[in-house]
Amino acid sequence: MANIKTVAKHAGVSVATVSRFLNNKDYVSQEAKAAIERAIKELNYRPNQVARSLTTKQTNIIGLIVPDITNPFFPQLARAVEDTALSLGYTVVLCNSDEQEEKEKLYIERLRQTYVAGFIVASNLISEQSYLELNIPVVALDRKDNSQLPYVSTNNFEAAKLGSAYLIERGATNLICLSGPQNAGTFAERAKGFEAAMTDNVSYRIVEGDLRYQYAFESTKEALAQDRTIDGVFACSDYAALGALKAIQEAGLRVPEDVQVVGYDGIELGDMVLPGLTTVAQPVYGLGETATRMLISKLEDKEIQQTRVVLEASLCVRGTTK
Amino acid sequence: MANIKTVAKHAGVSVATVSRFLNNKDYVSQEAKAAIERAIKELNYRPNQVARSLTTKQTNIIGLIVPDITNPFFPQLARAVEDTALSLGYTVVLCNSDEQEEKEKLYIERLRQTYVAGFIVASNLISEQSYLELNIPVVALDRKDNSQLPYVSTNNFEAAKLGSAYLIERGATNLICLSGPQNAGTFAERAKGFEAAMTDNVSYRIVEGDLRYQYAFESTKEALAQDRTIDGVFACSDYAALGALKAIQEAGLRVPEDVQVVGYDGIELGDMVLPGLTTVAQPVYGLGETATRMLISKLEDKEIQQTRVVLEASLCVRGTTK
DNA sequence: ATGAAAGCGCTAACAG
DNA sequence: CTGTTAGCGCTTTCAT
Repeated sequence: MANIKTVAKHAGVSVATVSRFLNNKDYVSQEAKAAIERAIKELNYRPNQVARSLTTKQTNIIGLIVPDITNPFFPQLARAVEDTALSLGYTVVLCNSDEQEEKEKLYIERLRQTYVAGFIVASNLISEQSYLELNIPVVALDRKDNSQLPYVSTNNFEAAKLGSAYLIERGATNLICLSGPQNAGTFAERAKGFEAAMTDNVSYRIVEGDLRYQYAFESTKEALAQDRTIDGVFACSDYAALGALKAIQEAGLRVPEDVQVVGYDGIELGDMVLPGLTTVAQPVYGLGETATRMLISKLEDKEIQQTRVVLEASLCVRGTTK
Repeated sequence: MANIKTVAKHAGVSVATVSRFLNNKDYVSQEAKAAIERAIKELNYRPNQVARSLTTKQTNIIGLIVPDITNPFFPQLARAVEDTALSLGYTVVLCNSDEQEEKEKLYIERLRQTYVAGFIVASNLISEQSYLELNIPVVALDRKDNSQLPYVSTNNFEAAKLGSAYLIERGATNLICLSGPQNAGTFAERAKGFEAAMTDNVSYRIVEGDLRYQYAFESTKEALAQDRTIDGVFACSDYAALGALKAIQEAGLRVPEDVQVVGYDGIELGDMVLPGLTTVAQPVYGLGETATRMLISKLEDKEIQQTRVVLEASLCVRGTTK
């Protein structure tokens, strides 16, 4: 593989000039440009990113941290991030923390050692403080709203309220809300939205816990075992909603006749099951794209610094509600 | 961040000695070792991977190439690869080619420039030849069996035959097989397995095409529109099976009473839908783990060079068959 | 067993 | 506008 030196020799200029040309810095004469361009083509030269990183202490690598890659929301998100990043000249390293703090920290350290440019964090295991201390640009994605980090998310409270209200509007009178850990994440917001939608004539309960499929399945099963009259479930994620759906159906109850279900996220999978999942749909692609653009703007010191973006989630009615 | 020089000074030795200690090369005296260890701890030193790569032209980065991250099979696979790689000191960069050759090539080139150690390829867009030409270790995963590349996969033909035979055993007499592009991938093998299972008293048809959800949904819909008597579907991927399932149910047919369905892969999702998907289950985690270990063995020039591993897929009966 | 020094490929002063 | 040169942090001869 050719290096900058051979290119310089070939073009009859110095390595500095080639470097300048490569980075669009300072002026390079037209002749020099042409000669360099030709040499590059002839030698099929590609700058060595590693050497570049060593000097600049910078890379064009973005770390994307997700809590659970098997939750279909995240692959969809990852795809949006990847797409956007790739088109802007960045590479994304997908880090699946698997809900383990250790693993997340390991990833961060490893990437740190390779001069990662910045992070997009869609996980909630580690405090903002830790990310702040990294001293590199970080954007929070679908994380809590009061973040000190720049973030992009949806209007969790309002949207969850909307979805929950719909459940009541369609006749549910005894509801549960499947929420995640309240200390972190957007789940607390969503649970609050749920609560705000509750009216005097209904009873409800908020189940806190893990929002992974298996857990949602089990806690729904349990809730149903205690109280067969539950007729409405609002799940703070679609993946959890799918777990609830399975539990309800396994209990011999019909959806939506006996129990209605509303999820949150808007994953494609919601349209693949039967009945289709009614959900509060986030603009998944937009979320990922916006976060990526935001991060890259920061990386490149662009002017526009809108550090808090809230996109609108909207109700998508399908078959799990009447 | 401390560098090797400060560590050397702190320990009262030369940088060469520190480097030797770090890499377990040559002999380093006990005293030197102890001093270096202390210095490293005190300074919280971590070797700079970028500098290391520049010298050695090596990294501990593995590229994992998948064709479609939104097919739930791949996140599960990715997780296995990631897990294994991480525990062995490697980092994996997940490359989602999105079924686009361009994107796959871009990834390869980008990673090439950063001295990627090797690739695990679970996509079928690019010829083996191209990968061979990279001159770095590559392991094919769930790709075709006659690969020149070292590979790990399941016994596609036999397992598919098993699944298809089961359909007939349970009474299906008019079947279709949803297969992928025949020129590549394991899909041809699976389709052959399907065909081999067909008996004289049944009629069948193989539908070639894209195996993505949407396509599977549409081609099943179409097939059903042409012939309502179809009573068995063998899909070469679970994701496709899900699409078929939806199409069948939307056509007002019952599963498994009117139409039985068998998939291939064994993704967790198969157990989340209702009825649960009967499928030919691959040991997904094992597949990913094996491929990763194989690649890393090659990278580290380990002795054992089993270059062709075929794991067993087995029938997992759930609700989409009688 | 250990140190000195060259060099990996590139960028960034600095000098002109 | 361009060239010279000193590093970036590490590994690796080559001596000793």
